Amino acid sequence: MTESKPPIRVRFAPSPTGHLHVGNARTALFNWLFARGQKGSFILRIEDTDVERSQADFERQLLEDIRWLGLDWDEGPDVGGLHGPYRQSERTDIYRKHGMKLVESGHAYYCFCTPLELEADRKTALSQRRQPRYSGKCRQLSREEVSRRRQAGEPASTRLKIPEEVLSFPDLVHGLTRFSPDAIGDFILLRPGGQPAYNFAVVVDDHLMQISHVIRGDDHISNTPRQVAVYRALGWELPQFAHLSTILAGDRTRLSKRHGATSVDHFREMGLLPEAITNYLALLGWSAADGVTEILSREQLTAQFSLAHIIKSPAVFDLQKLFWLNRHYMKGSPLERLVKLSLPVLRSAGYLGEQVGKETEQWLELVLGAVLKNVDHLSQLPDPVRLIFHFDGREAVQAEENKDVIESEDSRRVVDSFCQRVAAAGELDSDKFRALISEVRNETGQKGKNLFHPIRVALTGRTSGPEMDKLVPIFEQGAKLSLPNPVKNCAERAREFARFALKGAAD
RNA sequence: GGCGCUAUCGUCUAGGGGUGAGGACGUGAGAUUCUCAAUCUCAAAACCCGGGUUCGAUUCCCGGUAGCGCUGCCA
Repeated sequence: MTESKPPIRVRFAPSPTGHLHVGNARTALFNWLFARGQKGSFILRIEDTDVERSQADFERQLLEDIRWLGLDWDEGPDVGGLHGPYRQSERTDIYRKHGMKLVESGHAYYCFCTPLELEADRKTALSQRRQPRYSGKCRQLSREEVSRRRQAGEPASTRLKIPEEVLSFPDLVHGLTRFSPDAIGDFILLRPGGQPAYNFAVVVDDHLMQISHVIRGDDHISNTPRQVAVYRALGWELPQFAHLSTILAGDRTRLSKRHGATSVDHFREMGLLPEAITNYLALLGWSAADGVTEILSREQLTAQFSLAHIIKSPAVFDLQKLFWLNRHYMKGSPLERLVKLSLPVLRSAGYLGEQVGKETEQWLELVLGAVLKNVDHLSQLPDPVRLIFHFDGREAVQAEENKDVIESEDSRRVVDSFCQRVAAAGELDSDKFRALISEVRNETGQKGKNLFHPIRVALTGRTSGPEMDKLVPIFEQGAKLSLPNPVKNCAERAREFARFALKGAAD
């Protein structure tokens, strides 16, 4: 007699209070990887019981961020499913029903204490250095009194009776975790309005949605005994728990906005690739079985992911390592895709207009091919690309860093020879450029650095940049496009530079 | 304050009663290249502290310390 295992079902249950932060993104990813690797289901549930803080627009942003990361869900608020609705705000009746059941079975009771009273109790407890927990005042109320006060319309919340027994649960990453009930007060299940409190809603939902594994942040560890109490009161079986460590910032405090870019949408705006982000996030608290491999595709990740290799200690978020992975994935990415992704950045830098034609996109592939290895992410593009769109012969000649090129006899001869030839050459391509260079070499006797450096300065105004034979076709073809910042071709550049350089030399 | 979680190079991590404590990011040096970058090679860099168990602990146990979390009619 083989007992068939219940299907793997996991969920990601964010509150719609803003964009997806890296901590949550990592939780979502681990759930997703586990589901996909185990041929299970990944469920998205929106925890919007706090009506004041939840907004429809935030939910939209959240879904967008998760989807952009490449995580898809099998059941959720937008796609539906057998265990819906998937928004807690639409499940109030369900919570109310289970709350009533608990009151009837004697596991819960109505509490008439006002927030003001409770706050006062809390304060005195704190001032007496006592544990601030609910006194259980309303536990003793007689049936009659309760129904009388309820009928009089007095607002009542519903509280769970915490039993006098150790509340423990096995955790897949932390092992058996136990809590003494002394530290836990009778907490609120339902607010007077009937809206559920978090610790109640999660349990009801996770059970009804048949969640097999609850994988979430370890900030929920201390909440788990409360939830265990709810499971017991309802006579439900516990799911498997796996609590993931926190992601910290470099100063070892919880990662937050003040630490800079920490949300998925921000990373998207920076032009980071989603596969770089998921790869990086996977490395935070998890490692491949061989302990060595760090670059893992989405497929490798799902195939290799295992809860057994999750680490317990918190991890510090390291942007540098994310950038390293991003550079890696940019290198392996088709230029066509990267061009599309960099359009907004180049546009807002003023280098592109609203309409970008096919030829321009093809030309941009050349541009990216030349400068990509100089950037961590796409939004750094405007800087290395500047020398393509901006060239001013006077500035180039006057620039301090170019002084030695202007002043040295040898390099002036190179510039001179080169500029004359360019003027006569017509349109250049890499081959023609190389041929021209070797003519200059023969004429001036300069080679290597002494040959290329003056030419680089003459054509770009800079002492460093991408390889010249990549740059030349970019200049030439770029000049034929109509762009907000017209690109000057080699002949124009050389002419401008020569004019100012010669003038300076005449003195 | 109480309770809980955590502790290996600067950072992410592997490992585990006897190891030259492995890898990666970053850093430094060198090689290559027309420059920068990229690339390649090499190097420096760690078991939080104190007790216990043990022939032997970085590893197991206890305590301390530090960080983080919970202690809400937030989630």
